[in-house]
Amino acid sequence: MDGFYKLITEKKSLAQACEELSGEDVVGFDCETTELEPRDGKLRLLQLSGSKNTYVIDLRSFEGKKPLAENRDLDPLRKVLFAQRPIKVAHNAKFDSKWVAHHLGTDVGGIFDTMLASQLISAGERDRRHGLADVAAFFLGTEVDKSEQVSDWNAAELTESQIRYAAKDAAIMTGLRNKLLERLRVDGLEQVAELENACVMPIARMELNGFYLDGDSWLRHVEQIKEKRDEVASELQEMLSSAATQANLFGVAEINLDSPTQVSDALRQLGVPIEDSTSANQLEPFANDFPAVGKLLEYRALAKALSSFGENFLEFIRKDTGRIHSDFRQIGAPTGRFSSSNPNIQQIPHQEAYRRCFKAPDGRKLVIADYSQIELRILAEFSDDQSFIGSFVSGKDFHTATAAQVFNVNEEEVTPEQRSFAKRLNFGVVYGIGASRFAAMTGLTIREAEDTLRRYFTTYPRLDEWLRNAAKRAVSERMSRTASGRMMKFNFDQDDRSAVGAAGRNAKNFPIQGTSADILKRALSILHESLRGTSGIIVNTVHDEIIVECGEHDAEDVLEKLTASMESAAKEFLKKVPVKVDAHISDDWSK
DNA sequence: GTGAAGGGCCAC
DNA sequence: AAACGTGGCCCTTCAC
Repeated sequence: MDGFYKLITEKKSLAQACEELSGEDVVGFDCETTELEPRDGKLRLLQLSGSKNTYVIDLRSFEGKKPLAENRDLDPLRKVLFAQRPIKVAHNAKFDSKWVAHHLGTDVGGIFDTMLASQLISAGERDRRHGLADVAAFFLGTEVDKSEQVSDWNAAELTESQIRYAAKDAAIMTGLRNKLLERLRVDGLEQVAELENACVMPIARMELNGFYLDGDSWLRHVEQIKEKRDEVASELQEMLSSAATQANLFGVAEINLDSPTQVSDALRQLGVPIEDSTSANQLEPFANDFPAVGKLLEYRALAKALSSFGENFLEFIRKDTGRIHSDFRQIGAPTGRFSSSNPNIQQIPHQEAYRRCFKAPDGRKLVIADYSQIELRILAEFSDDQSFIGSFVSGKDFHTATAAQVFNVNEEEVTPEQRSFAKRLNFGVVYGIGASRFAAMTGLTIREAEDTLRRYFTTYPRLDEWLRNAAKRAVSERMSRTASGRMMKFNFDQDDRSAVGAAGRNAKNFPIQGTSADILKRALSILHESLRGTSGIIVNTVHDEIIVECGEHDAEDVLEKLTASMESAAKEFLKKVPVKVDAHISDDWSK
């Protein structure tokens, strides 16, 4: 096995290798780096493995006065990487693509990501792992030794073992892809795999780009919240401890306001009839009768604001870019939605005070676009309910149009209360809401809530039918799909009624939420190509929203391209229901 | 001291 | 009788 690879350290053999590789259909692709963040370290090795040879390129020997990105000797390599062919097979290709993008200055074209393929095949099974070693063991039945992964890739002379490890990782990729392709084909997952693979580079770039955050504005806001929090905390402390002292001979005990157990004890002393939980929706009904409850809710909101979105948030701003570079997991949820962490940029509070701190730097603009009611449009498409679809075609305001139909009045006669009911119904159905929950949410009695739900589903009979069917199929087929073919398996105990119920609600929601994710991902990959040649860079995406930063001079052009990308992506999946994208140019994220 | 579990709450 | 879907983060509590 020794010497199965070729180590490349100079221009001429690199050119020859790339010449050979450019004739391949598929190559394995991997990188070894000295750090995890491209801006923090060096890209040491880049491995490409074709049908004839496995090449290990030592980029240290191409370093000079100029950065690697400007070294023309690497042009042949850039060409192979950028091209759609050969296909580059990598595990967690986002990682390698970020390093190549940052250090070599090129996108990677024609990506096949074995990690994403494995995630698609496992279809939401939570206990499956998707590291390279796990995936290779599962699909190839071979052991992969990862012990050199964390070795010193900075050393002047790499050991034979290190280079062999690097070569091996790339060399197994094409065989692994073959196994995965077979399973993707059998499971009907080829289209969604293509969609995911095309999204890797846009996301890699988005993470490198980062989202500009004005730290000073953020800090000023945090200071205000702090003052309020301290004020509210002492008031609340007073209210709660006056009750505690009566029961406590040893004097006033400070209550830990962040401890649900201590807080619920204190509230009980005050006579608040708490049941099992002190969560906001449980406490809300008592806020009028017990001032301490209202005060507690006020305190919680401020405390949450300071813990999750306080000073510590500023530590995520990179000193060298002034920007936030969150991690995005491309298949963060089984539905195909992204998840985001360090920090989670998808859960920034909606209040203007926070959102306005996310800005375009001087001389630039943000172009912000989101889909209007995308999940309800998807439900309309799936159910083919003509009245429901009609609300999108005719109505100026969707919830008003729904209210008019459900309560059988003209749109002009719809009361604010009716519209509010309609809105909550529309959102609720997507999650498989039941009467009791709807009652709790609206203050209706169970009977009234049942009536209202019945009314809604009588207005939209096909919608009701589709949702019931979705739940039924989850039980019989134990599987559900989105429009792109993305799959979710259901595993539950047939005799456990609540588990069957949960699976049913899941089956109602999965195709809707998942198709929405399909559409967004298509939009991102179309957009990424469409923005070439403009000043636009994608800086964030939140489920049905995409944010692009660009120069003032071509903001209008970018807005047009963003809108067009999102619309055409949605139209690939929605044939009967119109698509609506709202887009605008702004200086910050608040507007 | 560390880490898992659970409560609570932010987003869509 | 009932639990309305998908995430991540912070804090407390409790076990090792």
